[in-house]
Amino acid sequence: MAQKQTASRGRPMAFDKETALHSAMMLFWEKGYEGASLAELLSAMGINNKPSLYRTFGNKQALFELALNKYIEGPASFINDAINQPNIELVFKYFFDSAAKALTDVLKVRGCMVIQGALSCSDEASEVKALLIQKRKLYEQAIEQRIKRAVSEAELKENTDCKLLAKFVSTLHQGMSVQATTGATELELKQVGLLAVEILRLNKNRD
Amino acid sequence: MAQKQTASRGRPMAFDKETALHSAMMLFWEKGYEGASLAELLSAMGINNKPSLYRTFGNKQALFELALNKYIEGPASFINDAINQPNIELVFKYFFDSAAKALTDVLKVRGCMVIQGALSCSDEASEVKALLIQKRKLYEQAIEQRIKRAVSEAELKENTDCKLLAKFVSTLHQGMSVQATTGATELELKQVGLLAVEILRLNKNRD
DNA sequence: CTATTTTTGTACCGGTTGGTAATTTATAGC
DNA sequence: GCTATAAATTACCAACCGGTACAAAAATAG
Repeated sequence: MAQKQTASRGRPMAFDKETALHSAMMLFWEKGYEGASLAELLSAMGINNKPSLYRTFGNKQALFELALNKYIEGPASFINDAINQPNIELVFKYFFDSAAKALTDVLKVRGCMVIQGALSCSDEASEVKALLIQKRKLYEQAIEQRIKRAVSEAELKENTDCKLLAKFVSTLHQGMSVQATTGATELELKQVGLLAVEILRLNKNRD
Repeated sequence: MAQKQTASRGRPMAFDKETALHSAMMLFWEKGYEGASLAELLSAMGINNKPSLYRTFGNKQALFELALNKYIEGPASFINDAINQPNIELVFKYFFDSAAKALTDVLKVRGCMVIQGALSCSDEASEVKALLIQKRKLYEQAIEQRIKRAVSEAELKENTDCKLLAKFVSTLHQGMSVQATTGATELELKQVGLLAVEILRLNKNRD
């Protein structure tokens, strides 16, 4: 019982959908939306022909969006973990530390897909560019909400500019992504993050 | 005397070289190295045919490098102005303020060409990518030298980690460039910069 | 075995990419 | 005028771009 329900009729697929999507994510992550060509994607995904890709994933943009969601739920999931830390100092420390580690992981790709996937691009990529802008705004808002919570829990001063603090944090994170591409090490980025945490302390309530 | 020495024989050029280069800079700045096509460049530069462009500027990569130097000497020259400020607090304030203004100038392009010109790209653009990485390292080193000077002038504590402080400043600046693309305002970026200047104060000697 | 279903492989589409050979046109020197 | 020079113009190149029409192949259902 509960056997492979998708053992439907027709010819079986010659590749694993999730594995292929993972490979697409890695290539988009490395080269961006426009920098990764369909030919390269096919090769990386282990698919021998374009129609298979189009049937399974739609078109290049749809594939990118699927890969992007996979990226957010995978390599970028540390952001949610950070937000769920019990106090605001841990939130910041966890955030910058995990970012530094993720952005410089030698087994993966340097930099962040949400930040660099379509920053400067041709007009054809404007929709993807807009999508990534939206994602960046979303996670900045999530950080802002977490900071607001810290104020309401009297961890931070009542007059804390939560929006500004969230923008500061996400700005530094986005800079760290560029630095990772430039060649910065995990240690360097962690130290930069620690420096930023000092800023937070200035907004703390006295114990 | 001292007339137009370049009034040489042959047919006169139908466009002004410097004006055309400026237009190329603006387009590369907006769309990056790969995002700007030759056809778009020609149109923006007011040149009707490709051979004219190739004879005057070499090829696409050579044109980009010329445009990049023009960008560094033009829109990015505020970095040198910042470094030449008389004391370190002014250096930082001037740097972030001018960056915030330059990155969000409505008359120009959002974001920084050196940062976003070829961040994620195809293999064909790897040389350009490497060139931009080098430029980013250069201006970070220049900031580091300025901070070292401030230490030697007893403005900052003797044990100040100058390399780290320089990386912190350039990281935030690079993040500000991404934020500008995302839609951040000049005011928001200036406030983020002011927040960062607090870090500097922690390294200051007592008066 | 046949019919149906689904994915595969092949071959192709129009358009664009960066780049160039060959020719025409416009100037200056004489 | 003629010649030399240098730029403009036109036409073209092979390679690649994202995307698709069509038919062969491989599975299941009966």
